[in-house]
Amino acid sequence: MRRRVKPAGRRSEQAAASRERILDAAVELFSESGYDGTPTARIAERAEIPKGLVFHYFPTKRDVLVAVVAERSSIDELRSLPIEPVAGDVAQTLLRLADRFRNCTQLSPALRRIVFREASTHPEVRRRLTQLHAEALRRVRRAIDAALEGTRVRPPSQPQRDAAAAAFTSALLHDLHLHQLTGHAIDLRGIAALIARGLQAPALAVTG
Amino acid sequence: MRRRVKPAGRRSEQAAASRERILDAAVELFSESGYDGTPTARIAERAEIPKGLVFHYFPTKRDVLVAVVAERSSIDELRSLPIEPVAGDVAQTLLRLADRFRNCTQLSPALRRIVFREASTHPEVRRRLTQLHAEALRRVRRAIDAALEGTRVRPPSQPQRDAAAAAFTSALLHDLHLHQLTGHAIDLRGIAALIARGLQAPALAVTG
Amino acid sequence: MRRRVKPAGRRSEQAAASRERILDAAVELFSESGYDGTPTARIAERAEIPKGLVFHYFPTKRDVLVAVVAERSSIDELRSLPIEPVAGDVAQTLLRLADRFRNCTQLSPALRRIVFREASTHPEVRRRLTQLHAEALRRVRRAIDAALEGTRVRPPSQPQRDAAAAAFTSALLHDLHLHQLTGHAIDLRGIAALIARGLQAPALAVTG
Amino acid sequence: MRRRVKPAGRRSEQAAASRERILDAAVELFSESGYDGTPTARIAERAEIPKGLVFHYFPTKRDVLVAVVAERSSIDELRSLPIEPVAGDVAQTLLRLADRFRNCTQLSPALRRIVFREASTHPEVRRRLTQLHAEALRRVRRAIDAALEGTRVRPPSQPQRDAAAAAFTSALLHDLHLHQLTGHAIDLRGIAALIARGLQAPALAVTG
DNA sequence: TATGAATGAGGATTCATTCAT
DNA sequence: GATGAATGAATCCTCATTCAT
Repeated sequence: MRRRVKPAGRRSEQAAASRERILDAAVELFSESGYDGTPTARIAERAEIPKGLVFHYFPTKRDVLVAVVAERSSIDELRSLPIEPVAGDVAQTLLRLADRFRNCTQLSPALRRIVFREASTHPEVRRRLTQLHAEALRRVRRAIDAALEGTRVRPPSQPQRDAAAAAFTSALLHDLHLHQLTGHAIDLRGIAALIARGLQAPALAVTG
Repeated sequence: MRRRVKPAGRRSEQAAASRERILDAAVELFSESGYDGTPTARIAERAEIPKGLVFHYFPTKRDVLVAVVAERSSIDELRSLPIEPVAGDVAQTLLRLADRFRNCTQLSPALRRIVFREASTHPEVRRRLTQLHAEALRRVRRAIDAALEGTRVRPPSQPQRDAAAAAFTSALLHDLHLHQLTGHAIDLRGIAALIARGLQAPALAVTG
Repeated sequence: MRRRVKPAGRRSEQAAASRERILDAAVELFSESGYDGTPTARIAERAEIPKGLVFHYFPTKRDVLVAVVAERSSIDELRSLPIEPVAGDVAQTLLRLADRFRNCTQLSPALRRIVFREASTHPEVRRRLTQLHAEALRRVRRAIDAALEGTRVRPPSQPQRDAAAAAFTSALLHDLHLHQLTGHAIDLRGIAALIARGLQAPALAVTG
Repeated sequence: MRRRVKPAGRRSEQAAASRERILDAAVELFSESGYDGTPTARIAERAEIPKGLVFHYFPTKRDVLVAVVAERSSIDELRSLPIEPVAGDVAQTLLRLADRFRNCTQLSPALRRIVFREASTHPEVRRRLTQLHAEALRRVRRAIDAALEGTRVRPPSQPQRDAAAAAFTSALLHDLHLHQLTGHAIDLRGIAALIARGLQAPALAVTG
C-alpha cells in the first residue's frame, strides 16, 4: 500500500495514499471498537496523518464508514468469484466455493465484523449486507446447479435447490461471522455432505 | 429486596419498578441505536425517571448493558424449552422447536439485536451469545435424537447428526437474526425437510 | 468508642454513637482525601450507617467539617497542657513541652492534616488554626519563662524571649505538620539547645 | 514544537498563549479555592478561552495541577538564589537570604498556598514540596557557612550548624506559609539574631 | 493541500441534599 | 429517628467539526 508502482505526481500520490491510510485505519478501528466507539482522532493517529486531514477526504465521520463499506467490501469481487464445479459432486463444489469466500479480500474478518455490526444502525451498511447476502445466496445456488449440470443426477426441484442453497449460505455466513464471535467452529464439510445427500434423496412429505 | 415478607410500601414498590423501567427502556433503545448510540439521559427519559436514578441502580452505563443481557436474555428459558418430538419425523420436530425459539420471551427481537451487535465489542455479551448458541445447538441435537428415538429409522452416525444440528442451528439463528437485518426470510421448512432427507440418505463419500 | 460505660437510654446511646462514628469516619477520610475529595456517602459507608443519617446530625456537609474541627481539635487540651519546667534548663523544658504536644489526642496526625489543609479554604478552620498557633506560642513562651523563673540566670529581654518562642514554635509545628508531608524529620533537640544558648548569650547588634 | 525556526504565525502564537493563560488562571483559582474546589470550566472562563481548550492542552484536570507545580514552582530559581554573605554576621546573612526567598517569582504566595495545600493529597505536589524544603534547607546551611567563612569566628560543630539551619528554615517557611493562613507575622529578624547568638555561644550540655 | 488549535454541544458520572415511609 | 430511593445541578471529559494559516 505504501510502495505504489503507479507513476503519479507526488502530490496526488500522497493524497491518494492518505485517503487509503485513513480507510485502512478505519477498518481496523471500526472492527475493534465499533463505529461509535472510534473517535476520528484515533483514526488519524492510527493512519499517522494529522487530525484535520480526515475531514478533507471525508466531510463527516459517517462518510468514512460509508466509504469503508463501499470500497472495502465491494461485492464485485464476490460477483466474480469463479465457480469451479466438480461434476456430480455438490458437496465438493460447495466446499470449493466456501474456500473462495474465505479468501475473499473484500470480506476480511474485520470487514465482516463491521458490516454485520453496523448493519443494525446504518441503513447504508444494512443495504450492503443485504447485497452480500443475496450475492452469496446466488452463487451458492449457481454452484449447486453447476455441480449437477450435465450429469446423470436427477436435478432437484426448484424449491429443494433453493432450500439447499439457503441452508449452505446460512452455514457459510455462520462460519464467516458467528465463528469469530462465539469461537464455535462449524463443520462445513459435514454440512455440505448432508445437504448433498438431502438433495439427492427422495422427497419426504412434510405436513405441518 | 424482592422477596420481602412485609408488604412493600409504595416507595420500595416504585424502587423495584424504577429498576425494571430502566432495563425496559435500555432494551428498546440499545436495540434501536446501539449501546454507544444511546445516551443514559435518553434511557432515563424513556423510563420516565430522573437522570441520576440510572446511576443509583447501575454504577456505570456498561452495568446497564450487562444487566440487560444477564436478566433479559436468560438462557434458563432456552434450557427449559420443551422438545416435542414427532416420532420419526425429524423435519417436523425441528420446525416445532424453531417455533418455540421464536416465541421465547427472553429472545425478543430487540434482545437478539443487542446481543448479536454488542457481542463484537463487549466480552460479557459475547459470552452470553456463545452460551445461547451452544444451548441452541444442544437442543437442536436433542430434538433430532428425540425424533428418531424408538423408531425403526436407522440412526445417523454421530458426526452426521452433529452436522445436521449445526446446519439447522445456523439456519435458525439466521432466521432469528439476519432476517431482521436483511429482510430476507429463510425457508426453514424447506431446510428442515432437506436436512431430514440428508440424515436418512446413504452416505456419500466426500473426498477433499 | 463502641463500649460506652455511660448508662444512657439505648436510643440516645445509639444516637450519640452514630454521631461519633460519623465524626470518626470524617476525620479519617478528610485527612486522607481532603474535604472536597470526600463524598458524604463515603463518610456514611465508613461509619457503617445509612447515607441519610449523616444529614440528621449535620444539616450540611460543611457542618461535618465544622464539628470535626470544633470537637476533635479542641484547644482546651492544649490550653491545659502542663508545663513541667526544668529549672534553669530552657532546652530541656522545651523538649518536654514538645513531647506533650506530640501526644495530644486532639492533635492527632489526621486532625493536623485536616486543619492545615482546609485552613486555606474554610474560614472556620483557619480560625482554629490561628487559635492553635497562638496557644502553642503562648505555652512555649510560658515554658521559657518557667524554666528561667527563680534561677540566677539573667532573664532575656521581652523581644528576645518572644523570638525564642516563635523560633521553637515554628520548629514544633514543622515537626508536627511538615514532617508528615515531606518525610524530613527535624532535630528538635538540637534546635532547643541552640535556642537556649541564644537566649543566654550576650546580645549581638543587628543592623539592618 | 516550541523551537521552530519559522516565525510562528498568529495561530501558534495564540496557542502558546492559551496554554499559559490556562496555567495563570489555574494558579489563581487553585490558590483561592483549592484544586478540588475549582471547576475546569471556571479555569477556562478566567483564562477567557473555551472550555474544551483546557483539555486540548491538558488531558486531565490533574495534569493542569501537575503542570502548574512543575512549571510555576520550579526549584531552579531557588537553586540559583545568590547567597550574599555579610562576613561574620550570620543573622544579617540569613535575613538577606530570606528576602531573596520572599521575592522569588516561583514561590509566589499563590503557588505556596497550592503546594502546601495539595501536597497532602497529590504525590507529585508532595514531591515538589519536599524538594523545595530540601533546597531551602541547603541554601540556609550554605548561607551560614558563607557568613562564617574566612572570619575569626570559631565555626560551629556540624550538628550545631545543621540545627541552626533547620531552625531558620522552619521559621522561614512559617513566614512564607503559615503567616498567610494565621495572619500571625513572625519576627524573622529576632529569630535570626537568636540563632546567630546561639551559634557562637559556648555549648550547653543537654541531658535528656 | 495540510495542520493543529479552537469550539461548544453533549455525555457519563458524581454528589449534596430531600423526602416518603 | 432511621432509611435508602429520588433528584437534578454540577463536573470532568469527549469529540465531531471548523478554520486560520
